[in-house]
Amino acid sequence: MGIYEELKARGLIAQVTDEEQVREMLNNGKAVFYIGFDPTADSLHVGHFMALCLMKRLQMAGNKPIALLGGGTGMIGDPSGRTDLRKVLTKETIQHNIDCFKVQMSRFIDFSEGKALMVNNADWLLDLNYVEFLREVGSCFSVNNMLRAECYKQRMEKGLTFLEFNYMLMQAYDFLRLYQDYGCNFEFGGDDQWSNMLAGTELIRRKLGKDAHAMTMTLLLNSEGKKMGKTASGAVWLDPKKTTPYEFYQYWRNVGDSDVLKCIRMLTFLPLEQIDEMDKWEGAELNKAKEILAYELTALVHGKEEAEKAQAAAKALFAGGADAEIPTTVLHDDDFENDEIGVIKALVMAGLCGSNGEARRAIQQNGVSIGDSKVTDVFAKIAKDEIAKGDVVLRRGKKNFRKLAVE
RNA sequence: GGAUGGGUUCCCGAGUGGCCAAAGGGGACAGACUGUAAAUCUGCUGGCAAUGCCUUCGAAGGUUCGAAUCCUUCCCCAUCCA
Repeated sequence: MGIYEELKARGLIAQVTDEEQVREMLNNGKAVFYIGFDPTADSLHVGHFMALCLMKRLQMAGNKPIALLGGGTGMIGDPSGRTDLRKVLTKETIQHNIDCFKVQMSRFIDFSEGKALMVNNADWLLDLNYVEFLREVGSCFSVNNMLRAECYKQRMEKGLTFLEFNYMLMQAYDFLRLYQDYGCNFEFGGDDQWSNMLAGTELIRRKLGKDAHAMTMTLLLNSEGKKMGKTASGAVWLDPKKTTPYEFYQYWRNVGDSDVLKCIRMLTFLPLEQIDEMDKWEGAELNKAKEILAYELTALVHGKEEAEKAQAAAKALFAGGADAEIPTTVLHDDDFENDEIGVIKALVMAGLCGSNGEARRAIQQNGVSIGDSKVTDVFAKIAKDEIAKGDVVLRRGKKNFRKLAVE
């Protein structure tokens, strides 16, 4: 089975420009491909992770990857598939984000000895001359066509600035430049990038009379059609400082039944035969699949050691084993009053509740416990001695735990 | 540039002088049920030293005993006409 077939079997391929040619190129390691990453935040997230995995898979199959950092396109902001205006980032922020991206990427992809390239489109976009660009590139685009593009549909109702409208040209120009400078003949991206990518292949055809190809990855959606890798408080980040390995593990441990296998297929490197075997599991058995998913992904992103820790912590909390790996909050002497601390205060300090009011409510709703016993009194206190013994585990709801310790 | 309609809490959206920390829905959170799932039902959803006080209805001023609501200026968005 070639790499193309494998990607297809994993459900990763959404759209391709020409299936026959694409298959032939990828399977024979003839593609020099790029994936763009716009530095919109200071850490990569799960969506980027998928792209990086794809890069890795294709690299292993002999194709050459180029990671394109969007130092230039980040100045504009891609409106594709968005309903709201993108916040315009400052140059400093963009640079900072790029630096963060670089570090994280090098952990996944081997850039040594020219096995892969990392380039920044700021290098050519920032110096463009407006009029020249319009004459060279702008003349190749039909506004009528652009307006028909799916990626602008939503924005046609809510409003779209000229700035964002130009994003497509920038991305198309990127592809042209990469084709000329690095022999890049292939672009990958999320499915929401399809219109932009086609704009690139079109531009190359018009300017150079050459064929270039594009392929999009299926967006990872849950059974309700929402993008996965997002929580109420934002994305699931790959940076352990932004999303701890434990939280990361828990995110995947908690995916819905109907999404587990899809996630395993698309995100892990487990062999397909093994996945097909799991596909037969049903009901409570799926819990095991979720454990595998969570473990595999945490290991890929944070390393085996962290994955094991996260798994041990989870088992400890939910199955009552050893509790060595529970995240701990250290309290200091001046947090105590008469060698006691109020449960409400402890909840807030441990980050389990956002405010005293929230903590109070949680207690009133029977959602708080210390160890195995429910806290029923809003004014309950915890003795410093108890905490010093090291076995006070504060718990809010079923899934939020924090061990307390004294400085 | 002109005309019209808008900007309300995490999101959508009601409210057009006091009864408004602001209806309703969604989401989030908690409880019950479960398998750390889904569905369902219940509660809850600005902050605080809490029968009170403070902050919040695009921004700044003003009128008023009292303003999300009225007036002025400004900023922003959509639609139509240029």
